[in-house]
Amino acid sequence: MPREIAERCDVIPALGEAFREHGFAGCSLSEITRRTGLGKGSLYHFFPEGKQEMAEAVLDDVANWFETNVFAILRESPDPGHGITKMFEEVDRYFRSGKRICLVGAFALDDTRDRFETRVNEYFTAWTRALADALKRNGFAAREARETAEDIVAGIQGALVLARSQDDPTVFTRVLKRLRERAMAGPDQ
Amino acid sequence: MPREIAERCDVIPALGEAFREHGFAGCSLSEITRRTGLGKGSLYHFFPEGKQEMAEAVLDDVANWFETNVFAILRESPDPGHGITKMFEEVDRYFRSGKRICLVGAFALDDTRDRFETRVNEYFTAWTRALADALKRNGFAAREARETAEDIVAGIQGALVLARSQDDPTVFTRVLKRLRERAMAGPDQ
DNA sequence: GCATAAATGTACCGTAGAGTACACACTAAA
DNA sequence: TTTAGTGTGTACTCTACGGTACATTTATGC
Repeated sequence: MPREIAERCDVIPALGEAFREHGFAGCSLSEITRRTGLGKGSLYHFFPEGKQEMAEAVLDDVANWFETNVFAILRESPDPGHGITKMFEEVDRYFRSGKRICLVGAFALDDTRDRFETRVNEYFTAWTRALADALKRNGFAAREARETAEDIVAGIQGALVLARSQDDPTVFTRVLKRLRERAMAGPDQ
Repeated sequence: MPREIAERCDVIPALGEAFREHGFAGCSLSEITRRTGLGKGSLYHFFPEGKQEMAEAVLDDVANWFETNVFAILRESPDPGHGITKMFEEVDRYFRSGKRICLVGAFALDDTRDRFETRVNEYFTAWTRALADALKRNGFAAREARETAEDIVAGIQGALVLARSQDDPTVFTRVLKRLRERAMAGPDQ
């Protein structure tokens, strides 16, 4: 095996941050080599399909993280209120209280979406479904639960846009807090 | 003057759609010549600073449109409720009921933001300020008005992300409807 | 130690990128 | 009818891009 004990999964966080910062189109291979510390040789060894495969790996990693740390808990926690609270905590942590953007959301906006269609689609579908499920088990009617879940996921994404546009992460924190209150207030608020 | 009576302002809509579709980094000059029907000669005649200046012109055009059709009405309409209703109508129209993304929001997410920092910042500042003002005049307390305005602008942006990620414009329509109801319900809801 | 396979660095390829130079076309006013 | 200025097309530069080829290095199981 090699000198630098690099493994494929080791570089995925760095890849993610590179794509976050520059977008898919704007993220050049030279930037990627810089950020990961890996030369083209290693990169194409781990990701034979190049940039496309790198981004797919990052998206899969993101999906996996959310599935484990957010969606599964929303779905399976015996106390749905606890699952919802946990979701807001984890989301706040993941997006660094508004200092980090959502890669999937960013990819969704331009034609990058077409390259990763199913992944982008499934990420948001899974999120809204899992949240709606938890809200329903927490007392919301089916329809209200679906609507509220949609509002909350949209609100989180929009808060990230707003926070970054203003270069003010506190916007995210504020919006997130109010979304949480709405989710926990119960169906009749 | 020239054979084709093209004017600078004529190409701005086409430029906007090109940037929307590909993002700033992903939008090549050859794509721009294709979409506008103008050769490099004409483009650099109208926009000597190149792509940067083209995008600035588009952002200025967007800002101008919103100032005229949304912000001014929010601020100046004698009936603030009418201003708010009008905002939701115009926003729905502008974003083609969810089939079109927000260019400013898209630029905000990656490092494109840095190129257009003040423009991006001011767009959202102006929007939230004007909306908060209308909400306040419509009966919301100052603090509630500010918070609700933030939630609504974020909600709109997030709804655009969600709609495009799902390739389902109706998500946007649904979220927008609920945001409008919240805005019009009054401060005690 | 030696074979094997996993990593790695370097040099290279063709292409497409943004931007420039400039001659030409056209129009309108003098 | 000249002239001046505004568009426009073409050809060009130079750079950076994504990707490939391949020889070389390294670690480990044998």
